[in-house]
Amino acid sequence: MKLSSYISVDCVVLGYDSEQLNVLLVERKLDDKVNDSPFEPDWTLTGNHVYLDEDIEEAANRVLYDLTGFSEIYLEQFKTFAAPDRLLKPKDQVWLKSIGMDPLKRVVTIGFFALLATQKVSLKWMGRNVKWTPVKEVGDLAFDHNQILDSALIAIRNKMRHEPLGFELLPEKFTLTQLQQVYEQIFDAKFDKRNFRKKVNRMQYVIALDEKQKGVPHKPAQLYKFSREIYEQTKRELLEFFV
Amino acid sequence: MKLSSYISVDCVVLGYDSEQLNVLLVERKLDDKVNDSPFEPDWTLTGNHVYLDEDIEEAANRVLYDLTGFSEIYLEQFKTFAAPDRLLKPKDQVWLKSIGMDPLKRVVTIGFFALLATQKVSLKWMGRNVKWTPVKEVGDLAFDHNQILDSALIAIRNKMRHEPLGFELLPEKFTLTQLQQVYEQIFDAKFDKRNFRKKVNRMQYVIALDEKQKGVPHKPAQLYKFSREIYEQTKRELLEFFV
DNA sequence: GCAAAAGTGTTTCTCATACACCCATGT
DNA sequence: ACATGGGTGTATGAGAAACACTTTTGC
Repeated sequence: MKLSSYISVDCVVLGYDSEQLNVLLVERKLDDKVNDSPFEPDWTLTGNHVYLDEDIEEAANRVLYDLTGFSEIYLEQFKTFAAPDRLLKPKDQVWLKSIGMDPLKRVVTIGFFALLATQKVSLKWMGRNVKWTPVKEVGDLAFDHNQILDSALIAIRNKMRHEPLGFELLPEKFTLTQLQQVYEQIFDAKFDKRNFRKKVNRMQYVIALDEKQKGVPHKPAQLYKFSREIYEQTKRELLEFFV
Repeated sequence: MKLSSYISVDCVVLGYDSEQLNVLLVERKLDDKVNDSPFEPDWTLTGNHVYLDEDIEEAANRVLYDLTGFSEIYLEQFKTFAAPDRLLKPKDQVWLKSIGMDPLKRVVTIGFFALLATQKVSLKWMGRNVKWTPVKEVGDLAFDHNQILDSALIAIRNKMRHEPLGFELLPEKFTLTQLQQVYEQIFDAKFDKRNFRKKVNRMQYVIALDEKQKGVPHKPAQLYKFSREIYEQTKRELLEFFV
């Protein structure tokens, strides 16, 4: 039998707040009391169904726009989750029924990751609780969303090895310490400050501004910006392969 | 409106035949003459619908098994294609009708790539024409399959930078020249023979066998094998990022 | 003046790159 | 003997890694 299924998108929205890496979670509640059994609210990634006339990238952008009011967010598809049993847990079944879906029909979801500097956006209410949670403190999520989050982190790490995604997590103007922290958090590692700076110095597309931090109780740091044009012009073709 | 759609998988099957990199294509013909209008056969990637009780990885493995009778093939999901208009070309619509599908309902397809040494498998007939085509000579394919093929090649190239996928395209025992050719074809580049060999020498998981090529009209080459165990033990954690 | 983070230089070692000739085999 | 691909070494330069102290600011 050919499969017909619902299609949804789930977005792993990562935000860096100049301190740590956070992921955006939404509380899952029953909208109306379809059933009497107690339904403890829990948390999910941000996601939604794909509409009839929408491509999946549009759907993911819509989800982000609805949450943040911002549409210039770095977004990328990373994996699709379609296991036949992915939403068969009792709680997931109750929830599917409550929003009028056939709980036995499969839901195929396409996972996206989004990167942004938390300062850039302010969350909108949208009738549901939304919160930033440090990636390292995420507990059990609803559906198969822990698995989706883990896959996203691996995909981001891989992509970051070759593409300047770190800047997407920073504001326009940033310090080298912030840049280093972003990479340290993504790779879950510590880098040597001097060596990191030597490396960044070689990147012509990281440009020192005529401006420093203000109001900090220590020596103010130089501010930098990222130039995508210079990046595109000067990036090397990487012909190297594994070690 | 929530979208309900058909789900399929398409496999970009790459095979290396000790000469060049080929992709497996299947001829698209109308199975029965549902309509009178002439339908010129053309070529597609290998794919199929996902069955009701199947996960997508199983469906992709089934496609490969049906074609090759072989089930130990390296296979990986790389991208999902879901544009609402992806199968709206007249020929695609004729074809969808001919196999009893609602031509206006969306078909979401999950793209997989598979890597194998052509020597390992012999293609099965399956009632349709199947052929290996050099990747560089692939012409216009049916559906959006040129786009899927291009995406697969990019994904493979990216993955190959960090993971020892090249060996999947070679037989158990291979020469260093064959290994080099695989990487040259994937990266569409030429490497220096001496430098390539120095690099491979450092890979402890590429193991020289007590065996040489036979029957070649020149100095017979040393044969090597890949050891996944040693690879897993000795691989470095790559903390590096972009240049 | 003190707490806090910014910023800076040298040495060592590994690896990338560039490059040209002799070797073993089949015919 | 010759054609064919197999196999090898050295010199140079770039960058990765390891490591500790001085500077500038707010309070």
